[in-house]
Amino acid sequence: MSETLVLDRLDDWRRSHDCGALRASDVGSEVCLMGWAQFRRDHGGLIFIDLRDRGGLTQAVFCPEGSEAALERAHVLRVEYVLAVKGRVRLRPEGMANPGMPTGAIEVEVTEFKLLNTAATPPFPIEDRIDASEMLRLKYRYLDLRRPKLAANFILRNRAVQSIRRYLDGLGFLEVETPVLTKSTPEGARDFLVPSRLSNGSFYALPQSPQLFKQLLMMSGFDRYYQVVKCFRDEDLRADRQPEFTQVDIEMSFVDEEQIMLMAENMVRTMFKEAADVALPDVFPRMTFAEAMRDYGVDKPDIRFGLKLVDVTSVVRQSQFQVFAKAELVKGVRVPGGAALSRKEIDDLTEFVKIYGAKGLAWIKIKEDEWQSPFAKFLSDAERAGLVEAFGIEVGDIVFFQAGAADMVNAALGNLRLQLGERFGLVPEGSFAPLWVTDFPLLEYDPEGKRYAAKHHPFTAPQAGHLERLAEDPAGALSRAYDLVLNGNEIGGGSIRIHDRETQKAMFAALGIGDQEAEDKFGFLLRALEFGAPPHGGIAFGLDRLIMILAGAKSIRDVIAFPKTQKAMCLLTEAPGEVSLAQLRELGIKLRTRDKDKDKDKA
RNA sequence: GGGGUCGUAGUUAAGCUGGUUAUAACGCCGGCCUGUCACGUCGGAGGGCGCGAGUUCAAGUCUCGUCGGCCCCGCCA
Repeated sequence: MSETLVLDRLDDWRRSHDCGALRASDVGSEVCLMGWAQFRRDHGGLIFIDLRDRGGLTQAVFCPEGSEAALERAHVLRVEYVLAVKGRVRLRPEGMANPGMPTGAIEVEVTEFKLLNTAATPPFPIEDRIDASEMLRLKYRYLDLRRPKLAANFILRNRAVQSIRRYLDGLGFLEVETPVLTKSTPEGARDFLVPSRLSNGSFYALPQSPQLFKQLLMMSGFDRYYQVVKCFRDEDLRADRQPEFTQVDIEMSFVDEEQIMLMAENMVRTMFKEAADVALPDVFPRMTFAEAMRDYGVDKPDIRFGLKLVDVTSVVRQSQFQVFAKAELVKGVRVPGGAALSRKEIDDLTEFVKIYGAKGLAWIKIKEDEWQSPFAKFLSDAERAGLVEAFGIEVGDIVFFQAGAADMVNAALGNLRLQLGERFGLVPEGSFAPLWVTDFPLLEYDPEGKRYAAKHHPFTAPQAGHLERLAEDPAGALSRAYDLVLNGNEIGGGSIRIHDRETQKAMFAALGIGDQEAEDKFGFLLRALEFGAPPHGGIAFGLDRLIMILAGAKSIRDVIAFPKTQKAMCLLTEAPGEVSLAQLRELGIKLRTRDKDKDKDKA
């Protein structure tokens, strides 16, 4: 970069087209383009510069026919310099067209240009093909976002959000904003806290979702509400989880689950069509939670391929193989053609299932003349016949088994199934398989707290008669909740809510939330329920995940403009950061050094 | 809280069992070039291997610690 270069002012120059707009039909027009220099090809007496903006790339030619002066001056131009060029659109010479780019038939013969800004050499090239480390990309996120492939994700995201807004607006939904500074809730994820200056010692919490506010809006008579809204959860990150993320939050009054699901299904279908021209099925298939766990081992099945799990507990109940005979649950998955797996690959899969608490991985390779397996010798003829029957075993298959506690067996085999689907190329590229999962249990056992907690949230309505069932069969009581799953990802979930005070109090009681605590934490809700709360329910979509899947991105970070790292840090701004003592004093906060740091100080 | 993996010129990577002046490509700087499009061509500069200890005659190479990126388990109603 040369510091001595004189920059030009924009003055009265106005952009006539974006850099992706011009075609052969524009030949002859005088145009003005503005953008960044993508590549420079300097031939001495002739210079090509590809000018880039959000719209695309156009080749600008600096040549004597256009302007000797411009050509002379253009030698100083470098990559990422910001330019405005005026010139004539002309057809490229015979045989020089570039069919690889949309504007490849033409070029702009520069008659005059302005150097609007210079640029330091970027830390990584601004190209789709590059593979700079994510650390560097996040530090210079604004440069990363110049890359067309990444920018395309945000263009897609915009189209998706506009489509959703159009759809909901068309149905008479009211977009209402809810507070970001709100009250901490005891259940659920860890809250992000914001200290109060005006009430020292008290804290706001950032919302994990606008759940209670949207219910209150139903009590306000805003019978159809939606919001595209940031939510915050202070939990560990994953490829598909950020501490702040966006929900499309929806709530309706005077409806049952059927109406909400149809509305939501139609919204997603419309959005896929409008934003990405993807046709989703006319009717989304449905499955109960129990079926999902039985056949897929997870509550968010990827139904793009088979390999269903099979419960063979009863087949091997009397087996000589003690691992099977004594297990709470024994399930298996048959992989057609899987007998070709090498010992190494099976070892790798064994390591994989150990992540989920499995002790090992039992398998049988079905050979022409025998069952090759570490434990086949324990199997009686009856058991073999039972397994053949249960799995539909054929020669060339491999069957994997898992035995033990039900949760572990399902988690291990459910995730093994996904792994196998990948390994055997069973997942069709570019296909989208939505699925409703319904009839969730109301409660979920928390082994750590040794109690039952709400599976969805404590405002979820029980199915008819299931509130009564809670006492004798807490695990069997079902709720009126539903999830929308896409390609094995949970993209949305909701429920019909409790809308009468007595049921809500009974639910709190069932969750072990006492009267006093219920009053302290949710008094405002219980009071609101006394003043004529309508029956209502809703759904919330994880917008980032939805766009991630639609864009074919591997991480949610690729569809969030300024995402955080796995340690929840922003490498661009270096947030979170320390604050001054004065700021802390105003908030009535005194930091204490953690024990770990104390030791370090002493050392 | 735990498991895995990675960290070497501006960037992406190579560097086997520890051993002369740490390689390459791209980028960068300078020269030449009128049809390139990841232009070509000639020449040049640039790092001491994330950080800190240790072992050793000798450490990108081994050990320990630490910081950071990514993936996962737990967690995420």
